[in-house]
Amino acid sequence: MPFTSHAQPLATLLHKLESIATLSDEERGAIQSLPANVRRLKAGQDIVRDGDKPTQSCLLVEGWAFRYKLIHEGRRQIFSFHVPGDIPDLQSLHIHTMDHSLATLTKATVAFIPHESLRELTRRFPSIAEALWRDTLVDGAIFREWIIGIGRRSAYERLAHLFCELYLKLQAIGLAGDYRCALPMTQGELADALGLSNVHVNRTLQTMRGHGLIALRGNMLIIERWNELLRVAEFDPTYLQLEKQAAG
Amino acid sequence: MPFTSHAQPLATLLHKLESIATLSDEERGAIQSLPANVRRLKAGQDIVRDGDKPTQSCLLVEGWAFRYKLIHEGRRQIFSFHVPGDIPDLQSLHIHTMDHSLATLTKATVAFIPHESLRELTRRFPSIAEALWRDTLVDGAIFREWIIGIGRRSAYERLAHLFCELYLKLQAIGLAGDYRCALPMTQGELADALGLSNVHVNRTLQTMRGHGLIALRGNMLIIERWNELLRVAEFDPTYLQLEKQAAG
DNA sequence: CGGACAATTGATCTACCTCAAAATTGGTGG
DNA sequence: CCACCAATTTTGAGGTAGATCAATTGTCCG
Repeated sequence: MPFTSHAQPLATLLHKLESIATLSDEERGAIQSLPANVRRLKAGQDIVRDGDKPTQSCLLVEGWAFRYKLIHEGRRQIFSFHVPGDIPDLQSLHIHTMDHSLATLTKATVAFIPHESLRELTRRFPSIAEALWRDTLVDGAIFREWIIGIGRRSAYERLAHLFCELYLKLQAIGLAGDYRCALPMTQGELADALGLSNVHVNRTLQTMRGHGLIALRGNMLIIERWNELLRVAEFDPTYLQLEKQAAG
Repeated sequence: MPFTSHAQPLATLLHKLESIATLSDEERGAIQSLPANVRRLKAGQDIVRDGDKPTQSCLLVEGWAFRYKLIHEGRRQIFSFHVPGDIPDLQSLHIHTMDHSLATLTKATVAFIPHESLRELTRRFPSIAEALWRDTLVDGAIFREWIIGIGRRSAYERLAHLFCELYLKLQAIGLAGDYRCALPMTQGELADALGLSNVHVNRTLQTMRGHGLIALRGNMLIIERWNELLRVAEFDPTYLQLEKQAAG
């Protein structure tokens, strides 16, 4: 059963942490007894806004979220897409003012955890602190990869790269397999993530389909030639750090 | 005397941490007694390379450094510029394989600190761990700001934004003032940081000079109209987190 | 003084953008 | 179950910011 326990929202977090670190029984217990305020949200709803000073962080239990910032003339840049197990605004634990916003992409279940409790947890269990720290570092590695894409890759390569990234992230949490996964964002949202216009995303997707690289059915992405997709994206999965690390 | 003690390389780190957190005497002492292997490097020298698995991190004591990654056909993307007090590869403390490279931009003095010692320090002093964690989070915030620039801003705006960022970073460590600071990178390096060609950087700089926004003398950037520069860059310094935070 | 590197200029080209309209899709209420 | 609405996707046409290539000039350092 992949990763979507409503009754036990913190099991989602536990699952994620155990995929990147080894926990003791005591640590497991401490995580599971974190206070969590669970809420169901509609699609397209802001969770935290640019300028806010949150006192809690948000664990994504089910559904998708994304981070973005609005700039002049209604332009928008999307920085990341998030899937269950992520804590997209974990950074607000140590950076008090939000410099961007977080919103749901689909309807979603989220669990709010007070900073106070997280801080207590990380102070009591340094190895949990390190696992969470590490998670924010992977976040940074993904930003770097996006910078490469937007700065130095063509539209075609960028789309291919994003598809590789999302497929592997979803596979890691059991939400993808057999070269297919959900892709719940609009072409306009893809455009704002990749620094393109929606029109050009549309045309580039058509070319990719024409080459038999991928297919799109509704909100489902089907990867028809994985190796070729990796090749054109110049994709190296190292930055995602999906292999479990030895304890620090 | 701004920030460049060779005899006391760790004073550079201490200075940086005290600018973002409040330290106890014991913490100060622990930082100063970290083992540090100091080295002087020439300009343009790799410090850590893509694919390496470092066992130490590098404190920049004097000079500039930058992080980059090479991709196909000799293309390069630069992710960040670093100044004294930075630990550009601190992330390798928790992410074991480098997914990019770090090199000197100018000749530089660096101090290598073993991961082992850093890990011991952060385990013993959670508030130092939090200050360092926070520092890597600011790193991530800067990446996001670069994503916005490359994704959604014009060449002119991007350059303006970078100049604002560098000026404030240098000012914070006492290496800038009176609207002037060092700018030791070539136009080709600016181009690789901003996702542009060197030719276009050149032409855009000429336009900026023509507008009387900035002047360049050798490696010195002179900001002639700061407010106007802020305006065209749409610059909001929040993400740099230069204000000191209350203890967590 | 020489050699290498960096900045600058000119000319041409193209990937991607903008604007605007048409076609398609999916969700919703009756 | 169908009809309708709003949101998306798709198509067309024309424009431009910035790329590429290649040559020239300037500068710094040993």
